[in-house]
Amino acid sequence: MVTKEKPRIERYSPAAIERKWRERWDRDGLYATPDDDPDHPNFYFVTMYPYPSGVLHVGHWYAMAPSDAAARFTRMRGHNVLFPMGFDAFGLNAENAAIKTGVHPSDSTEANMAGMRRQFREMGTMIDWRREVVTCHPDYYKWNQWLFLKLYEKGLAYRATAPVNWCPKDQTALANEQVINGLCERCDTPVTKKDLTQWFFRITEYADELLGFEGIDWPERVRVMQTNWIGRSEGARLSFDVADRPGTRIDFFTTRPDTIFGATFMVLAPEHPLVAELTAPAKKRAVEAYVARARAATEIERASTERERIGVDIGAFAVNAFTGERVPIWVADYVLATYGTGAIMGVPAHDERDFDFAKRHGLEIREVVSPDGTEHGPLSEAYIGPGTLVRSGRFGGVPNEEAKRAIVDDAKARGIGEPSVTYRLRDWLISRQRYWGTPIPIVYCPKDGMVPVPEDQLPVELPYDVEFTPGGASPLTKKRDFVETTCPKCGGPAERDPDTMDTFVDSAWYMYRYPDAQYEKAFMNEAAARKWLPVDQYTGGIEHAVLHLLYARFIAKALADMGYLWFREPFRRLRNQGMIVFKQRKMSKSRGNVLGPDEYVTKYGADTLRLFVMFMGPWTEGADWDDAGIEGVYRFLHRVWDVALTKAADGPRDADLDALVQRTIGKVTEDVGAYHFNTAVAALMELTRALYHSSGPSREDGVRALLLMLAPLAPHISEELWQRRGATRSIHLEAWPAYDAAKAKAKEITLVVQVDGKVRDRLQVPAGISAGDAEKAARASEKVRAYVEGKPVVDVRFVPDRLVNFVTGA
RNA sequence: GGGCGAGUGAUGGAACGGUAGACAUUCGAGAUUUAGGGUCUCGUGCUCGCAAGAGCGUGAGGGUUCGAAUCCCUCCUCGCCCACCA
Repeated sequence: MVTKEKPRIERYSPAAIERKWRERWDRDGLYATPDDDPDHPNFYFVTMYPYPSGVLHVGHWYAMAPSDAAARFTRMRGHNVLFPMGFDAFGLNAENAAIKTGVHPSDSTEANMAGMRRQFREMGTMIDWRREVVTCHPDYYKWNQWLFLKLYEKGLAYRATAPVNWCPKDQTALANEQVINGLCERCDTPVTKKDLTQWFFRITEYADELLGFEGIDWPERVRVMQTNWIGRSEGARLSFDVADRPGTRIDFFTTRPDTIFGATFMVLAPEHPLVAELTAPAKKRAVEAYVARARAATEIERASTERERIGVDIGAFAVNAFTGERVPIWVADYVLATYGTGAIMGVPAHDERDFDFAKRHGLEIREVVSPDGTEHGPLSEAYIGPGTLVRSGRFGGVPNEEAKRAIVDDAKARGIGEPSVTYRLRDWLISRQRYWGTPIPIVYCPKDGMVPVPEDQLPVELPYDVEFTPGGASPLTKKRDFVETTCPKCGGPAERDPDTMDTFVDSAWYMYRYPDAQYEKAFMNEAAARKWLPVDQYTGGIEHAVLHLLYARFIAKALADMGYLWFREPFRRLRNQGMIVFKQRKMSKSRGNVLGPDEYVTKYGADTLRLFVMFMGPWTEGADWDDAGIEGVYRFLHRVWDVALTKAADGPRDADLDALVQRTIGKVTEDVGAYHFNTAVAALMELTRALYHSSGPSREDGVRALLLMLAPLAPHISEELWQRRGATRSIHLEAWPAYDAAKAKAKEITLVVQVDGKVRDRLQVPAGISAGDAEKAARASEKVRAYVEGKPVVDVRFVPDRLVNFVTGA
């Protein structure tokens, strides 16, 4: 019933209310979460902190606003929710910008953070800013250095010379995880290999444990990605002697020891140390030229499967320990220095790559596993399936799976091998030859060698006044008064490590810091942290599935083993939003395609933009940014405004409306809890429309429920309306409306009547109608009768409160 | 090449094996308002029809089922992740 003479009400104007409420909430300390709340159990809700690239873009809103809504929802559901925020403030972007603009990274970062804090506030989040973490401040990165030293003590941080991923544009080494399709994760430049002495974190130590996800609620997608990334392979590590060089062996890893009788050559990676040692004088020039070329190639070129598989014979031989034959040793870049031992046995008959290589270079292809157990002539392609061993000495006739074990047993008995597991995962390279990061707390002394900086001398502060143009070595190398120091052990002259740490080290533990960001005496305040950790709910982008999320798990396990943590998984529950794509690309400042929120906020208000990013589609799936439709959400809030402020006429209760309100509560509770924000908003839209056309006490109760459900999603307007309607305390202190399933039942339902599965009529009948009554009502339908007439009804299907289906024998 | 996911109106998207297209956008018609800002109602998958109505319809083809967008098989397309990992 629409009231004819509606009193004119003031219209909804977000600009007039949003700032006011944010200031009031701040003043009242509404989001200053206490560590203890006697009535509400603690819940630690963290969303990935941003990189302070300049300004927030709508991609940030897409990530943060729904997370904030979920955190607010959790709070209304009875928890004392800590929802903190910080900045991942070190990193290449600021430094690269500084090279261009001349503004010091520290200054630009501080300015960017100030701007982004303002924008976060405009979003109307429940962030507890008292606990902010900023990783580029010495009181934070001091503990990065502490973490490094602890890992070093434990043997989990080590220095090694290895061929590493090198970005020629950013002039720094990169971790494996930071090479995306052969391109630098930051700047999309093709990555090359370079031999460098670098610091690594021994993440491979935890490879097996990282494969287990017991007790944590993580999306299948992420678990699969991490599992694939870790890439566990079972096989054997074996060795062949080098011919004519007693005592020299080549170790190699294989998953197919059963094919060892077919190993007709060996291949070493270009970086393998034995290449130089074993190359025959006559082959030296060719081999050196090949190795040089392989090293200069980018990762993309090297990894291309289209590339012809070529290599060079080094003029040396190994002895196949099973056939006793001399097999030639080759060097080829299809063998990777960083996987297994950097050497393989070439079994062309049963490996596609080896097959191609043998074909190209005229090497023998010898079938040793046969699908039918008989020997065949020349193979036209590698056979990688199961079969029985042939041409394999005393193992002939043995099924190949069985032969795997038997051959490894034999090798073990002869002292030339054993079962082994290899991982695709590499140790985490954390040295960066760049300025804007945490200095590595190590000193090199001519007398004492590598000396860790003692804990009481931390932090090793990053000097401000540095010429930070990159040049292949860390800019800090040129800062002599930084590098030149005294040895903590002997007091003599010594030099500091000039490199800085990967910023993923910073983000691997920042969530331990929030519970008390001011605490400086330990890497975290354990008393406070114990009240919150581990993180109950973590949200963030799917793009971190194998970067940040893997590192954070590793660091948690390492810290737990050192006795600093009482849990081994940092994030109990993980939910990822999909990628927000703008102009066909991921939205990112460094990629130059960002769209700011400010215009939308000015025009429609923060509540509209919040709701809009939630309404766009399923949050976990991501979306292409398109603002078509934001008007619809804006209109919705206008309707809410009008409905909430229009006095309802008196009247009786409306059972249908009461039921709808309850059903909406049920649906929204479920949807928001499951991060299905789009359908939650849709349900609220439906409810609002129904309320618009109603009156009486049911309407009043409905409006109340509507505002409460809207509160986590659109915090400003719901607060304004709540208090305009007479409340004296914040809606954000209220409890989520309770769902009453009994009241949610409509008294009338639409009964669908089908004949042979086709809908022929829809009848309004009382809810809970019996099968018999439903059939009777259905048979009475004119429309149905026309379809059933003259046909034998062989079956009648009844689905309570849903449908009746007549199955005819025709 | 391998793994995972997805294909639904003009568009974003809804739909425990049971009313396909909720909720929006768009477009059209009308109401309210001095106007603007807003709000409300109706219509808006395709075909035939003035209409009532009928038929068709969830990438293609097949299957299971009383009943399939949903489950199974084959194929096609797109997205993401991995990719010379021995």
